[in-house]
Amino acid sequence: MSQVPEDDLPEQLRIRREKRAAIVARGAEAYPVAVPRTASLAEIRERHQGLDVDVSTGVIESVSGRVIFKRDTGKLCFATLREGDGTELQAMLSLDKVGEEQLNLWKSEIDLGDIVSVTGEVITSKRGELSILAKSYNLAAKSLRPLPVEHKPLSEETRVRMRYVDLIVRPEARTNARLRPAVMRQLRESFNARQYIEVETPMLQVMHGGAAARPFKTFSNAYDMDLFLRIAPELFLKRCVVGGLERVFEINRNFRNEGADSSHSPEFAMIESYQAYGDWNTMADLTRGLVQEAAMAVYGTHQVVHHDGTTFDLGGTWREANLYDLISDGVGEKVTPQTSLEDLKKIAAKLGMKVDPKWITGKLAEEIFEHVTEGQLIEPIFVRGFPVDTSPLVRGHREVEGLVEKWDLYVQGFELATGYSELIDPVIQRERLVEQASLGAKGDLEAMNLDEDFLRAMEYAMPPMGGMGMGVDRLLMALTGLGIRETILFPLVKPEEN
RNA sequence: GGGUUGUUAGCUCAGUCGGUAGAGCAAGUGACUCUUAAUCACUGGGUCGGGGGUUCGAAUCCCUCACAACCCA
Repeated sequence: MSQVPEDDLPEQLRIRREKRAAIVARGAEAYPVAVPRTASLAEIRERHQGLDVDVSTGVIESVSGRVIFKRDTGKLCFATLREGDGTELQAMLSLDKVGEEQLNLWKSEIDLGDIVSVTGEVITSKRGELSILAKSYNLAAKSLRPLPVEHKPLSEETRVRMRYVDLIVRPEARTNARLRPAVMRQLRESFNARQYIEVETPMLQVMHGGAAARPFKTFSNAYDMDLFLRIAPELFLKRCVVGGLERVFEINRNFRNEGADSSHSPEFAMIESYQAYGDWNTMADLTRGLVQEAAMAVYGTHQVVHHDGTTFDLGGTWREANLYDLISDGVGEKVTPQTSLEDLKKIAAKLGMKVDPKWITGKLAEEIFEHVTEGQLIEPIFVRGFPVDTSPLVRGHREVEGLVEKWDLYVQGFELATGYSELIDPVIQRERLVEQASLGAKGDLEAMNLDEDFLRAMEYAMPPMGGMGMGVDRLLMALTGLGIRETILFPLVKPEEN
């Protein structure tokens, strides 16, 4: 932030700076180290419920909060204080309780947005409003900037750029900020109840892997080498299972150097978990359990109510469908894993799709799937059986040639989670990764690397297992109906020009 | 990457055909001992996102850059 000369400041900022200076000049503190506080506003409300009109309780308390409304009348002033979770309490300052000097200072020095401490008796006003009738007050922190209008919504951009202000003025912002940790807490409890162990694996990786995505690259001065921000923790979690951590999960950030839109953020929180002796079906049950338990924890029901008021049913067992059946239905002709690349290209052309010549057969099939189901798949559905050539870490389907045991969970039209029966044969795994490396050499920027240490770990024998991954931000989206940038407190925004 | 729309007071937004910049809230001064988005009176506040062009004259038309939202890939 550049330094603006004092007299170039907008009027309202200049006036507040002058008030701060005046407070300091008369020997008071604009930013004291502590202020009196005996109870939160919520505690005062809790302890003094159901009082009649115009009651004096005789109870003296000190409370603090941000001034969000201020109504100065001649000898009796009112202010509404708000604390972090949105709880509000009225403060009253009267001439006969605080004296003329303090009342005048309150009127002249305290502005909307300031944080104050008020000490006095808990009463109800003649209109019945629970209030603190001040004996004294202290400024806790002077706000040098005016609050935005309380009754008009902030523009979307300002909400994201100044989330701290958004949190002060918008109830939904406060709710959303608290919803996320509540979901995280439940996720960990759900895993814990199933005897899963939480581990933390590297975010700075020598070699990125575990997903098809372009990474962020960085450099370590100490090690004098390139490093990557991880795109997935998969290969490290599987190493854990080799070592006997039979049920593991990790909830942490992944980074993908790709486009950002209403459901993609360059950094996003991801749950991944692996269960020895499980398979894709085990992981589907686990995933449904995690989602439903999260819904129950935050809403007390599986019928979640979105921010726009619509309800969405996450309950029951969810529909399942085969990927190639959905493709066949969507394009109106039979498509199988054996359908050739050429035939798929004809279908894509008929659909008016733009085809990247680098796409391999399975990739094109998946693109056609996304094209024909665009905007559908609203109710939760497990889409099962993906092509082998795009899923190098997944075990071959036990019944259908050319497929792997992988499902994608779709909710509200977007992909919420994915689950596998994991490939555990190190010889086949090496073949698949060699194939990926050759795709990479041909210019596929999303292709996976040959991770020799991962293959060595597999050669020590990895037990049969299932694995799953779910985006935490997307889980929040499914629970709230919000866009991804509303589920993240501080999504990336380009700096404003000065 | 392509297209569309937007950027005006602290905030949210108007601004007609190109002719001296508007509102509500917020702010300043004064009045008011029961207000609840208090009320009443008066007052101040603008590089109209940045740069360039057309014109006697540009918030408005054109070009360009930045940022944002939405749609498409």
